[in-house]
Amino acid sequence: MLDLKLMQKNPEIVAKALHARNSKLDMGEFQALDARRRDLLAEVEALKAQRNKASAEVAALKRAGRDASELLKTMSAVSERIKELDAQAEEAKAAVESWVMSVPNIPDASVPVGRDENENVEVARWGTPREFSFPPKEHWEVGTKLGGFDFDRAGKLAGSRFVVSWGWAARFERAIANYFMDIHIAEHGLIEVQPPLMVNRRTMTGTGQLPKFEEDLFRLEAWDYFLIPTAEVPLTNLHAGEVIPEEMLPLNYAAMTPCFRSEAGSYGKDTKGLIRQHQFLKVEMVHFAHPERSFEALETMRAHAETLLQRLELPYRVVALCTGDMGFSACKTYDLEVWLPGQNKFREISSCSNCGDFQARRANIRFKPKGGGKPEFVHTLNGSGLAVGRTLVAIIENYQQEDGSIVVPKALRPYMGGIERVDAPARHL
RNA sequence: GGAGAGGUAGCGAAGCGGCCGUAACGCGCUCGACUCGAAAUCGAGUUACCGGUGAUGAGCCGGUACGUGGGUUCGAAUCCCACCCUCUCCGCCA
Repeated sequence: MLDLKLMQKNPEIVAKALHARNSKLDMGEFQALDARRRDLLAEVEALKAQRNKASAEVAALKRAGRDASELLKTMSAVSERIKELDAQAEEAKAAVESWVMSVPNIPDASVPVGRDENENVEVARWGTPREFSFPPKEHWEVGTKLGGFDFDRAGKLAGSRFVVSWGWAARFERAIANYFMDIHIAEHGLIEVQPPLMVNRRTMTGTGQLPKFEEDLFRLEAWDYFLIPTAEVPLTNLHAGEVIPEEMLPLNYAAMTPCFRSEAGSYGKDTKGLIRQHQFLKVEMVHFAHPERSFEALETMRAHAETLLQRLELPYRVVALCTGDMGFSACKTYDLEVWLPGQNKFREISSCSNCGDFQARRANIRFKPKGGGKPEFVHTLNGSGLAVGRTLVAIIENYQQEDGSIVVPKALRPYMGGIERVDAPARHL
């Protein structure tokens, strides 16, 4: 959510940002809604002032033992009118609010201006893609042949965009997740969290998934709970409504959770394999920063994510998302894209964003300055470190051998019982 | 699922139709006095948000907020209804 004052006093700044993001929202619409809200408020507040004054008079008359029935009669009518106007004012306020809630964050000045993902800017590249002496296969082919993935049975159990992984594949995923978490905790100093995987509407609104993107979420109808699409949601909302002492900043969390996404609107995209699933494991980092240090923190977070790919020796590149491709809540985002030889392209494996005070304002997350003074909004950041399923995809495609086996990256061997290679099918029907 | 208790400022807690919401009282926090310094003590200050007017400041004027939403009333923290959350006991359960 943007600052209401900013939208009122500097509509041109917001209009410019909306344009850069390809938004269809029109600031004129906001100004009309806001003007109506203020007019109604002024009117009803004047009446309420009158009522308050009269109430005091009634009390005084009664105490003096005198008759107040004349005043009561006129005030009854005023109260009636207040009730009507209050309802209208409430409606006008809700209209402004829902408009404001659908406005995306303003991109930072350093973000490249562009229409879509084709105008993202590559800012770094690491590693050299391996030379293959055979045509590299896609991960689902290698993985299924080795008996690790079963898309047919997943279809039976649930439907499309699910997978059953078993044997080495299931263990691989667990190894990757544990490896990442151990590094975050021991080396990056993050605090491990196991949050609820279902959250309420308010929580989804705090981080910006609602009200605009409900169709992307799985919702439990009987409970009005939502399955989290990323641990960013519960972690960022951990401190919703709180005032954090400045000494406590920055706060640094990491969680390894399943994530659930409806993938509505992606029909026909990535229909094969693990790339786009309804359910996937992801390690997420969330950082609460002092406003002056959030952009430094974004670089640190990006480095935390990069180190994981480097240790697994997976080639990747870093792109700065352009204004048209950035997520709703972000003011600056880096994507890490890992090299997939089977698909012969880079695919997103991490997204690290600084959300500035956008989420903090929605979720009301503030800090108390050291020297005293009013609480201010913190800045929130989130980044994948990393998407576990896609990491497995990258390992399979990069480490596949001509005979169909997969070499286990050195760093992961201690987490895989010391084995150096996956070459035998999992034992199952 | 059953029974009970509770939700008021940063925390604890009083109030139970108008004299109590810049909200008693206590703690905390800020400033000051005392002190070589500290503790103790004493004194003063300390809610947020919205609208109007200022300069997106200060100040002033008005409004709102006692878990949330409704209702009764000229007037609700206080009375009525529904819901949410927390705690205790019982039942069930990994």
